[in-house]
Amino acid sequence: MFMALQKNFYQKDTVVVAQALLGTCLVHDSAQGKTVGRIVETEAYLFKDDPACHASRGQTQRNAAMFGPPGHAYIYLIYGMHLCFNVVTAPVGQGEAVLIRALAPVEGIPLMEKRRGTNEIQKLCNGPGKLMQAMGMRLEQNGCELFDGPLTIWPRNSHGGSCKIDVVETPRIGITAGAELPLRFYLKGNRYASRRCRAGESGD
DNA sequence: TGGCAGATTTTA
DNA sequence: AAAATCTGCCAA
Repeated sequence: MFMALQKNFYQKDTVVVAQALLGTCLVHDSAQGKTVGRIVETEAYLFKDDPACHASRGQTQRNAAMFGPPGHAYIYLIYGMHLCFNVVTAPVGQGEAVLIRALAPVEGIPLMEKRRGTNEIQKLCNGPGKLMQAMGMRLEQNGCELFDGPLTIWPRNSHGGSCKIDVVETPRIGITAGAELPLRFYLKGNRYASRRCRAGESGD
């Protein structure tokens, strides 16, 4: 009945994709088992006029996947110890991507708990580094495609979800350069955003 | 070639 | 508040 999101889903404006990804499900079939998480928080990183974007200082071995075809993964190591997962959006040569910042656990929760070393469901995937650990994703998956294979993204109404969502737009967080740009998006009312939302836009 | 800041998380 | 510790950039 459902099928994974295909290439054309990612061939739109990066900000549009960042919002369109909210409510969709990230699925990872690993050797240890299957885990599924609903995307509840994203950030857009743009090629032009965005000093916080890794592509802003040109292509390197580390960020090369960001310059690759849309619908592929850009995974990198941050602070020497944590992984971050991005969905590449712009055409080849134009380094843009959407950072997945938080998931609501949907399936394979016992496996997530084992990988994360905690049984507190709110702390399994409420941060870009945490969700990588919970989902069991690895740096070796950098550059892999998301249409087919062990790592895929499924429509909002898959896995018991709803097509209807409510998006909140805020400045990005955890960065200094370009911090004022309103390129962070999260699902209103979700309990799994990576940080407590400001008064008036509470995630509760 | 060395120092430092970074799209983070955890513990004191 | 500070550590863990990889990558890339910029200054000597």
